[in-house]
Order: sequence, then structure tokens, then C-alpha cells
Amino acid sequence: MGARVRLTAAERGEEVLAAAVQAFGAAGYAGTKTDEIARIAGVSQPYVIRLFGTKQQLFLAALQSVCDRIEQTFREAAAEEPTLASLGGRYETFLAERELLLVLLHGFSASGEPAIGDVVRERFGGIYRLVRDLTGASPTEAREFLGTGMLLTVMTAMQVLGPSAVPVPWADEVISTLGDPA
Amino acid sequence: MGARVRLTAAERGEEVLAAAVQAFGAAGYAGTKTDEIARIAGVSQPYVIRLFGTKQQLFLAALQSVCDRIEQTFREAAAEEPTLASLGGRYETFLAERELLLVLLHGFSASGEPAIGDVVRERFGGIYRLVRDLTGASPTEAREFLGTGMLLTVMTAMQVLGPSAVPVPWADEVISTLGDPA
DNA sequence: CCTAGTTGTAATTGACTGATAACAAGCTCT
DNA sequence: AGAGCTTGTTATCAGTCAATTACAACTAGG
Repeated sequence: MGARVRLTAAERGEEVLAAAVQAFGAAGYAGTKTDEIARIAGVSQPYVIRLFGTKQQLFLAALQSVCDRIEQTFREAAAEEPTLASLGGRYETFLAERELLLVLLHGFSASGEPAIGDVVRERFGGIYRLVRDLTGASPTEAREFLGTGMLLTVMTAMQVLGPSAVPVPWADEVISTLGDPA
Repeated sequence: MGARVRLTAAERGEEVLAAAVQAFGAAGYAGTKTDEIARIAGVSQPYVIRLFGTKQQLFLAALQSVCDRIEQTFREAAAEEPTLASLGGRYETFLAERELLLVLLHGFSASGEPAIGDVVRERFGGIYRLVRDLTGASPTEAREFLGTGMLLTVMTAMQVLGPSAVPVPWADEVISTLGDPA
């Protein structure tokens, strides 16, 4: 515990939120302990709870945060070129920041909790609409796009994508198709 | 309790496994209590543990079971007509038996546990290969097919599909595209 | 029928974990 | 300087949950 710096609650909250995204991304909602989040953030476990009220509220905050970032990423891509191919190119960003898609996936998995399900439905619907609005894609095109995105997401979760991936031949085969026409 | 019947360990194990598929499908690996599985199966919690050793081994058994059933469903479809469209028609089966896809999804989410990740990679790779072998689909076609499948899976998880679905407009729009060409 | 194996439960435990309470240390403003 | 608010911790609790143990009930084979 070296030179602990005092931050405002808002600043510390940001740090804890970042730690929460990491931890929830790795182990899911039920599988993550607030203690682990506290360890990553470098604060005590009770302080994590005080900053966000409950573990569930912290998860919801993490979920909102990653959805914001996903949408922002898509907006940036569309600003360069408003096509599905352009947005699709950003999946490299998501592979580099695995937590984004993983927290979203764990949100799907935890949709049994009503409060989480509500947010998940709202935000995923928003992403679907955003993709269509930004690119002018048809429903069918948007479905194909998000389907591929979900496939890459679950492949990220099962650790066959990215730098520390477990090598499996079929994953390479799938990746090699990504540029291909739908 | 009532007229408790004595079964062989193998028979009771089947019942417990079915209960486990239901429970894990609803709440995920970490989120499910062995006690809940026992309640559904109508046996005591310690007996659930004794039949399968550990909660993790029970989850793995449930995962293997649903993967077997998914593969069997695809094989049946291919026997009728060996095309992707034919296999795709079986997603209605999966929407009726939500637990199948949900347990698989929760397997993805729990891939952080090494023992679970190993099985998930193995089985999902097997399904990918099976789809290609049964239909002669190209890697790109198989990717599109599984991508759509994963999208439907996460939509099932977030409860926007199926009979007891929360109605959201975008879900209907996605569903309406399912017959469309890729 | 009776003994040996099998099926099943009740009781319990020990570790874990989210949350609360009480308190300590710092900052700010007058 | 010191009162009052903010930041943060330590200590602790109450509930949960997978797993173990010991035991009870049943069944089949000789």
C-alpha cells in the first residue's frame, strides 16, 4: 500500500468501474466477487459496495459502460465510412479490448435477473437500431452483421480468438471467412 | 414425501441430469445452486453431489448432454434434406427446448474455468465440423449459419424469443429476416 | 430370512461473500 | 485552527452453498 492517493468519489468510481468491467468480463456476473474487483481497483471491498450500492448495480453500470463504448466505436467507424464493412472492421478493436464484448455476453447470460434483462434488451436493441441507422443496412443485413458479431463474441469467450488464444483449427477457418461476402 | 420410488443410480442420474439442464439453462453455471437442481429432480442436495461428484462435473455432464442433442437434431434434419436451410429449420426445435442453446451459451460464459473451456471448445468445434460435413457448406456459409444461430441463442437468453417472450419490436424484425438469403 | 450391497436422507460443516457499522484520516472553507 | 463533509479502512456479520459424514431404508441373492 504505497503512496495511496485520495481521489474524488467520481474519479475512484471510474477506476472501480474499469476494474469491474475487467472482472465481470472474465468471470461473469455471478462468478465475480466484489472482493476481486476491489483488489484490481486497489481499494477495499466495502468501498466498492459503498460506491455503487450493490453488486448488481455495479454490474449494470459496467454493462451500460461497455454498451456506450461499443456504440461509440460504431459511430466513429461510420463517421469514416457509413458501411457495414467499416463497422465490421472495428471488431479488431473489440478483440483488443476483450472485456467489452464479454461483459455484454455475460449480460445476456444474466438476463434471468429481471433488472439485468431489462437493460440488456434495451441496449442490444439500441445497438441493432444504431447499426441500421448508421449504415442504412436492411434488417437482413443487420441480422447477418450482428450474427457474425455474436459468433465472434462467443469465440472470444471460449478463448479461441485473440493473442492468448488456445489454438484450434476451426477457429482459424472461421476467421479466414470474415472478409467474404455474405 | 409422497410415494417415493426407488430407482437405479443410472435412472435417477438421468432425472438429475435433466433437472440440471433446466436449472443451468436458466441461471448459468455459477448462478445455479445444486440445491435448486435437487429440488427440481425431487431428491436431496447431497445425493445430487454424490451422483456426479462435484457441481462442475454435473455441469460438464449437462453440457455434453445438450451438445449430443444438438448434434442429433442436426443429423435428423440432414437425413431429411442435407442443406443448411434444413438444419436452420430446426431452430424451431431449439426455441421449444430453450435449455439446449442456453446451457451451451452458459458454457461459453463459463469457459474461464479451464475444464469447462476445454469441453466447450471441443464440442463447439465438433458442431461446426458437423454442420459442414452434413451439408457440404463452405466455411463462409457455415460461419453465417452459426452466426445466425448464436444471435438467436443470445436473443433466447435475453427472453425476446419464444412463447414467454418480452415483446420488443426489433426482435420481430430480426425474426422476419430468417428466411431471407444470406 | 438375513446379509451384503445399493439407494437415499438428515445433519452438519467450513469456506465464502455481499453487505453493514464503526471508525480513522484528509480536505475545505471560514 | 477547527467544524463539517468526503474519502477510505478494519472489523464483522448474517446468510449461502458445495461438500462430507453418518445413518436409515430398501432390495436381491443365497
